[in-house]
Amino acid sequence: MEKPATIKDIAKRLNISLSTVSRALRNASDVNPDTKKAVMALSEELNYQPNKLALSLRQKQTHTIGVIVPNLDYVLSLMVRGIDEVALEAGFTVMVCQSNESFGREILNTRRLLESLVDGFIISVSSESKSFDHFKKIQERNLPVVVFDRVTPHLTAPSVRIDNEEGGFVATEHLIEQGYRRIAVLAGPENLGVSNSRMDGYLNALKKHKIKKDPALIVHCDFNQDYAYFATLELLAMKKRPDAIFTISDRMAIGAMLAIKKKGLRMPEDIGLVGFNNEPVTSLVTPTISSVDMPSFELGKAAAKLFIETMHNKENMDLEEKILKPKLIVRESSQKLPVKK
Amino acid sequence: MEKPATIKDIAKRLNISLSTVSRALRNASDVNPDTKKAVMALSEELNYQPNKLALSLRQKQTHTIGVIVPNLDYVLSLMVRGIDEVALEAGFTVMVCQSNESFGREILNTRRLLESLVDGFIISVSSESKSFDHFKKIQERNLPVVVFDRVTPHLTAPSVRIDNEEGGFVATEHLIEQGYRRIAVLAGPENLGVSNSRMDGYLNALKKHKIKKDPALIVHCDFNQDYAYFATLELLAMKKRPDAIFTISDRMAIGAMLAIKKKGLRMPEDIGLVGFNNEPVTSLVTPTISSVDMPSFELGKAAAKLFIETMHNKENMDLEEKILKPKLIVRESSQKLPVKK
DNA sequence: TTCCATTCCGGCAACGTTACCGGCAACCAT
DNA sequence: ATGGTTGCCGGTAACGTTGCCGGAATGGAA
Repeated sequence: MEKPATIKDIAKRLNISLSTVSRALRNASDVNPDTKKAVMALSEELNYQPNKLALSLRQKQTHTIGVIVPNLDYVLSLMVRGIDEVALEAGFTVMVCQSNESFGREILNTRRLLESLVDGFIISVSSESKSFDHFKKIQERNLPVVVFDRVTPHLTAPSVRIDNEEGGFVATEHLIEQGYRRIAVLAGPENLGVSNSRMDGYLNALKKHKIKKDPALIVHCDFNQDYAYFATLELLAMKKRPDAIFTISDRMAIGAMLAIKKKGLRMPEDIGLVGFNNEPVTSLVTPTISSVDMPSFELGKAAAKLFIETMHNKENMDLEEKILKPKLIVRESSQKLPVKK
Repeated sequence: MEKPATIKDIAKRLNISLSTVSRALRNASDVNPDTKKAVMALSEELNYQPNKLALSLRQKQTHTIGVIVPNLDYVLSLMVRGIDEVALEAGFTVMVCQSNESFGREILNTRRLLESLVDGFIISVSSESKSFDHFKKIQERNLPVVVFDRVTPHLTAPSVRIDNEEGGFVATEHLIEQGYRRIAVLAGPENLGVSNSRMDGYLNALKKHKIKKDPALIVHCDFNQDYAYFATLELLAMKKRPDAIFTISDRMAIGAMLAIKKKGLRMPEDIGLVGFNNEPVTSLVTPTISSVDMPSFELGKAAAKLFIETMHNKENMDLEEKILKPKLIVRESSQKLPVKK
């Protein structure tokens, strides 16, 4: 039971040729039912597993998808699970690489996956990436690429994401409806498309409700809790401080919350707060934080499905763009008015 | 720029043989410096990448490690990053599979990775697994296996973990020192080694401080927040309710916290609470929750290092067992006495 | 000159699999 | 009988790489 059995072993034992065994094992045609039965039986007995390496080498396909994600936080790990689910079903194996939000790492991951001869890529871009040449190299090799969640206009590929603008819009409009007027937004890095779209939604909501946009209330900072904390402290130190904050991620919302608490302000009375992603933590902190929920698992599944589609008709890919709807979850941090029945 | 260049292309262009190119590309010996230079130059120009498939097929090694984890929560995703780090450095690629705490899924993952011809496994076992035959199959194929974090005595393999007993001990002793006497423990499934070790530590602490163990205070329940919530409610409904709870995970600690709040009890005054893992959420909730910290990233790195060692001298693996130390982080939920200076 | 060692290189086989082609029966229709 | 069709099978090459072996050319020593 040392070395795994090969087709050759079966052929030798049955005194037939390699070709016949090969045919018997996959397409029944062109092979006598009896011999086929014999082959099947013996392959069962020897616990034969086709050698994937040889197969891949032969037919130039590894049935492997390279997945590159900036990290594996709550949302992304859910998405990856979604991708995994669908990919497995379709006979693909996925290789997940984390770029750790680093541009250099993303390039390295791309190269490694390319070396591993994956059949294509499903990518969520790092927040640090401003150039996308490394991804273009993939497409030069004519491999299918699907971008998800963190999409970017600089990369022309089918994509799956949520309607970030809508998300920013409903979050902001909700704050307005609750009576907040000086609404600040904590955005991510300026080159991050997701962040900008959510900000566009924010701006649209202001415009719709005829609230003048105040550049001082728009803050770009790094995508993490600490930066958000300090950025919020600065916001709160303004002469005319904001009376609400919309952050484009929950991670940042947490930072904002800590700063608000530090300043001794109350939510939602003194200041309103809405985050994005609906991570479980938002319902655990005090006060609970309103957040825009996104169907992460579904999004992952959709990305994988789109990938498989794209792969099957490489030619006429008309750059499908799938957009899922986000949903605002209202919690204590922004619920100023009594809840209507 | 369509198909990637092969050794054959180089050979043809330089009018030399495949073998010479092959030799020139890797070991300098036995090849004229000039031809070597020429080969190098051309391979650079053609952007030659050796075909990993062919290589693996030839030398029966994929340089790939199969990693199986029950999930990708905060702690495990950190560990996986640690594994990734070291593996990459050593020229390995990792394939991560989630078992979703499901026994069946774990078997499936094992089979798939085996089919992918990985060179070995780094495994953290699912909480649902009671049989380990699927892992034994790996060892029958003579592939190296390293178990990490969630180890089990039923699988003889080198392992890396933290000292769970110690963790349970310090958590419990801390509660005792704070004056708590009726300390309950929320444990995981009965077959989960990690859980049992932490419980052993709990029992040792009780014994050391001459507190009688009360079976009613030892509750096994599923490894998640909701179960912990209900289990805690039951605990709190007892005639002589516990005055402290030690949960073997933060996930469960959160559940317990919610139940305690629901009952209107205060932490740490009415009841103490200590969790395990030191997830970021513990310092975000109110009150902040004491927790046993483990060096997850380091643990992952150690696991990968051990794997590589094991792989290199397959013969005399004397079942190394690496144990890292946990560290209690005291927060509000258990700090009853004033902090000593 | 002869001999041996060294340096460099090419041919062949193999890893496990499948695609393609051709061949040999057997059968049926002409 | 002849020719064509059908059913079944085997041989060979190929995917890209490396290991092994043998051999040619060169150089130096005897």
